[in-house]
Amino acid sequence: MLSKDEEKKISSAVIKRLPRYYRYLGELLENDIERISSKELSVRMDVTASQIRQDLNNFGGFGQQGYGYNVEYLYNEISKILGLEKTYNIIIVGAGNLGQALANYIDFEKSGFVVKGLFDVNPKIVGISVRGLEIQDIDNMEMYVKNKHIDIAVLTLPKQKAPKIANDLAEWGIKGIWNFAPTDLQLKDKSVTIENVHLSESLMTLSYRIKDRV
Amino acid sequence: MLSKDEEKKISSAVIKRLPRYYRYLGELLENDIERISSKELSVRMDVTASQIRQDLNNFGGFGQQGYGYNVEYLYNEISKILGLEKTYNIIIVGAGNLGQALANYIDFEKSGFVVKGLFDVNPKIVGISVRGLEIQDIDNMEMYVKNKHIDIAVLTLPKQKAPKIANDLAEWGIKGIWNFAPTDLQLKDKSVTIENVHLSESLMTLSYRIKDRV
DNA sequence: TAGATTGTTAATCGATTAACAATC
DNA sequence: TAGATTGTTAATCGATTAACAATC
Repeated sequence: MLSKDEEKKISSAVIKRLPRYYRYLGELLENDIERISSKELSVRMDVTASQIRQDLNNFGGFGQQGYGYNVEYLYNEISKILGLEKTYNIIIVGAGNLGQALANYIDFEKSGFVVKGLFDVNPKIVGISVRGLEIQDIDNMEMYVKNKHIDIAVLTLPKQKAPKIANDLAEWGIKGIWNFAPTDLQLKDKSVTIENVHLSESLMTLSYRIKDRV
Repeated sequence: MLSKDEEKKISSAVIKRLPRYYRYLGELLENDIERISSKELSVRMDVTASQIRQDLNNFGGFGQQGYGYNVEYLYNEISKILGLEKTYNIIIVGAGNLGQALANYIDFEKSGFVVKGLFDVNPKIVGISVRGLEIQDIDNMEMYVKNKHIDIAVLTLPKQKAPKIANDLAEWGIKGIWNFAPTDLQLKDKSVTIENVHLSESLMTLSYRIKDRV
């Protein structure tokens, strides 16, 4: 049986805004600001106060009439909504430049994403140590994923290799894929969640907007 | 005076889909597929045929009744729309792991984005060669940007440093900023276009969707 | 209490989908 | 020509904004 919150389907537009609220609330918290109204926050974030209230009320009534929102409380609630109070075991598949850069990105760990292993096909980089972890041969990956309770795989490998490896990982029990390969993965196992980061596409939307001034 | 196409404001939802069309058309082209109907493409891309036709018709009538779209022609037209027939001079500001990874990402060059320089404040990495370019001290950046016709700056530096450097770059004549720092840049010069890549936020939306299975 | 501000309903706006006449 | 498929208008759907009663 589902609870009230769970049965309501939250639109992805709302979900994508939550991390930004979380970021702004974190900054308020750092500046020792105790409470904030939707109006005040709307000015800082350049969105409407109405949208903020609507968005938050998808998940519950976190505010108080006449007062606004307690910053720390709301921050923690959004953290829970986003699932940041949990720890996620991550592997990075494809330990080239980008894979290593992500492995070194310490901020992820603060939010509970812990890099447990790096894998690559290239024997030349197998054995290299990145942030205290040796890059492993990709042939070790199946056993590793199956034994170590890995939740998320970060795919930073060429697009040709991505589909097969993604399907393998799904079969081995991974829950989510953070995909940096420039392709849309079509998994047999539909229960695996895919989040794409298509850097080239992001850069192309930038060129669209500046092209007439270059 | 503006032409018909220029006065029509294209929604950002449409713009964001263009690079994906472009990618699929590129793949069709590689597979020597000459023509495609909106229906066929809609199946491959998992969108509606109606949306494809609506999106494309924002920019012109690229198809032919009874035939569909010529793949190569449409590919080239979208390339022009996105501004990919131009060349963009890029600098990378913050030459840490992520900055170096992006400098090495050869695919960008194929689309006309040429990395001309890398800059960092850290004297320990100044002088290191990345893809044939020496990392320069950030003090050289002003002169460099002013003289070398730099169009885009990639910001891969800590969020504390990003706002000031972004404003400086804007003053020195940059057209676009590809921002990887986890902050919303508020530039004085509103003519500079900012495209954000907030990796942490992307990862958080993934955790939202898998949290109950972890 | 009076003022402030939420939570929520209603109104508006914009984006997506459906339908079909035009036409290759 | 007949069939296919576009370009485009109209209908629908969903997301955003406005308004305000509830209430702290």
